Amino acid sequence: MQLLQLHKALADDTRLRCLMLIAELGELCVCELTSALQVSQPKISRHLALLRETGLLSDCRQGQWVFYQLHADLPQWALEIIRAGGQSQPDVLQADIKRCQRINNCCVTDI
Amino acid sequence: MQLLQLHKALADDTRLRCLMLIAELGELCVCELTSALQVSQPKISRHLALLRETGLLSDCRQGQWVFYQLHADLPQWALEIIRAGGQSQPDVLQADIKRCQRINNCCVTDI
DNA sequence: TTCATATATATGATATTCCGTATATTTTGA
DNA sequence: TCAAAATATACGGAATATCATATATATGAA
Repeated sequence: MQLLQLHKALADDTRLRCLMLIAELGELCVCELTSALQVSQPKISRHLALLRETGLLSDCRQGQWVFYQLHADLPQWALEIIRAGGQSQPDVLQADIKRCQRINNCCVTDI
Repeated sequence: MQLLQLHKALADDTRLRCLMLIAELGELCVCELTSALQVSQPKISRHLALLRETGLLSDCRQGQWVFYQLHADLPQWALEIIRAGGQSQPDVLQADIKRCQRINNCCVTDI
C-alpha cells in the first residue's frame, strides 16, 4: 500500500463514502452500500473491487452476500488518514448512515 | 476545503511530493521544488496552482520568487492527513529533501 | 434442475486528467 | 529601456477514469 495509491483510491466520491461508511460501521455488504449511497449495484461493485485491489478493503462471502471491511493489515498511517477524514464531514457521513439501516434491507444477518 | 477535493489534489505523484516536501521543510519556491523533484518548471507551476486553488497551499511573492507554504487556515483533519502521510514513505521524502538543498540553487534567501 | 437474489465483470462511449511545448508575465539589474 | 531569470498560462494530444447498460457468475430455495 502506497500513499499515492491510497489518495487515488479515495479521490472518488463513491469510493470515499463507501470507505468512510465501512470505517464507521464495520462490515457492510454490497446491497447495504447500494441503499446507503443510492447508486447502482454495478457501480458500487466496481468501486469496491478497486478498494479491495488497492488493499484498503477485504471481502468475505457469507452465503449470497459479500461483506466488505477495512483490511486487517492496514498500516497505522493509513488508519490515521481514514480516521481524520471521518471527522471532516460528519453530516455527510451521518446521512449515509441513516440510509444504511439494515431494517427493510435484504441481508439482516444478526441481532 | 472538502475531503474529496483533498484526496483528488493528492492523487498525483508530483503534487503529493510537493506537498510532503513543503509540509516537512516549510516554505519553498518553485525553483527549489523543480530541482528537488527533477521535473519541468511548467509542470511544477501547474500542480502548485492546483494545490493553491484547492486551498492546501498559499503563495507569497518575494521579489522574483514565489514561495509556497501550507495554507494557514487548514482544518485540523487536513493537517492530520498530511502528517500521517509523511510517515508512510520516509525514504522518498528524504531523497527529495536531499535534492532540495538551497546550496547551488537560485534563491538563497536567508542563512 | 430451475428460478430468484446478490454480486461481479465486460464493453463502448464520455469525461477528466496530465503532459510537452510554446508563450506570456513579472521582477531585477544593467 | 533592455535583457535575463523566475514563474504562470494556453493549447492540443495522449492517457486515464468513470459511467450506463448488458451480461455473467454464484448461492440458496423450491
